[in-house]
Amino acid sequence: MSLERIDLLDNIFESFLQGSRIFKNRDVLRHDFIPAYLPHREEQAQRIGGILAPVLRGSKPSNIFIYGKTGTGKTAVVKYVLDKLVRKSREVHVSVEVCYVNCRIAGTDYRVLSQLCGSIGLHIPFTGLAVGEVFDRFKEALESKRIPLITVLDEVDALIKARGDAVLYELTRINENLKFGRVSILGISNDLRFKELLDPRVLSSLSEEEVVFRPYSAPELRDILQQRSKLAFLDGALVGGIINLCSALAAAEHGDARRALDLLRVAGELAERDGERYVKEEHVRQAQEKIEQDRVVEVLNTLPLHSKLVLCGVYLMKKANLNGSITGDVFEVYKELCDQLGVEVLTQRRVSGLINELDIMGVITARVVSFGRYGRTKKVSLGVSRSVIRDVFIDDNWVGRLLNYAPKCLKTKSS
DNA sequence: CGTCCACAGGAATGACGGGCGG
DNA sequence: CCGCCCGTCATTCCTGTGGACG
Repeated sequence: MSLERIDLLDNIFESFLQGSRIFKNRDVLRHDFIPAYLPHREEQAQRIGGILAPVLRGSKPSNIFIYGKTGTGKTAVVKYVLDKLVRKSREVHVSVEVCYVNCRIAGTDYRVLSQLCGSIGLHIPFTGLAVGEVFDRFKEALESKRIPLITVLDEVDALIKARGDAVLYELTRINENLKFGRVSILGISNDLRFKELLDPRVLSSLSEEEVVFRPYSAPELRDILQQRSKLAFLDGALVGGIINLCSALAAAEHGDARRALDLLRVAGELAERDGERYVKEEHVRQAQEKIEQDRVVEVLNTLPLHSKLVLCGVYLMKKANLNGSITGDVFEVYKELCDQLGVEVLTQRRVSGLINELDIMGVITARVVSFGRYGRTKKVSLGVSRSVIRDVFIDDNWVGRLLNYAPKCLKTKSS
């Protein structure tokens, strides 16, 4: 792992060639860019550094558990510290291996393990082996290499929620079976309630040390943006107030630095597109909308057919002034839509699951309500504007033609 | 205060396409 | 090429439940 070093001069030339009047180097605003200094995270960096330091003298550092919401700098700080650690270890000729895995992106136990194996130079086939087998190979390789390994499991909560804590359990126990290898685990979680899902044994082992990342406050975000904008924008392209606005907007949204940086970058891009010399407030407002819209469009486009049909059902119900419909009704409409397309109908259980997935993606809102005597169900309503859905679905070969369909089952009732 | 609706949502299981070792 | 295991998506069966109604 290494910090991304970007050739600043090269970027200036590049921007000049492209005639940008706004950006010096927009890559600095990307959230995977790690600056040389992380404002307002000195404390966390020092703590993590301090906990990991013993590895330089050959002993196993404690496992660390790190929490904090998205965009609070967890990943950046960890990468930053590990980068320094690796450099130092080379300096003093101590071997340390570091492996960073994003569990949400890896997705499964198997792929997490295979990445861990890869980091110690052990090639594991993409698929085809039993998880236990991979684990044995991993242990064997660790034993023979005798190098301490620091594993970072980013977004580990996503893995546990989807797969259970079996892998984590095995990993925490791994040192007991090894004579020479030493493995430290650094778990990063976005979800504060995540601890409750863990086996107490795993929890106590994993959180020998805990580090909490609080959300950034508006002034802190401002400092971050200030620092980056010096590298990212040409002089004079940012008038005062823009940074304040971006940090205020992002602070309102859980103090998410990622969001703040996105806002600033997109606002800059919009200003650039307008041929302006500097970013205006309205660009930031537009950026706010554009980010959200792009996200939704992306989500809608990649939805599988049946999810689209369910969503289309909710869309039609809203169109018929039946917003806040319940699971059973959505299912009825969905069945009709399947019928129209000659597609097989999924079970209500499955559709209920799809509704939850759509809810998590933020395209609809579904919350459980109880009508007492008249049952307990989910109230479902559209979470995005109808026009966005229409714009995306109209081009869809399957769903497009359903946008004007009037479901029969809606005619018999009214809201 | 118990009943009972209309589901929620967990668990077990299966079908399927894909990839690997042998 | 076979047999095995993978992950994904779905079905089936199931137990659980908030609260208005009686």
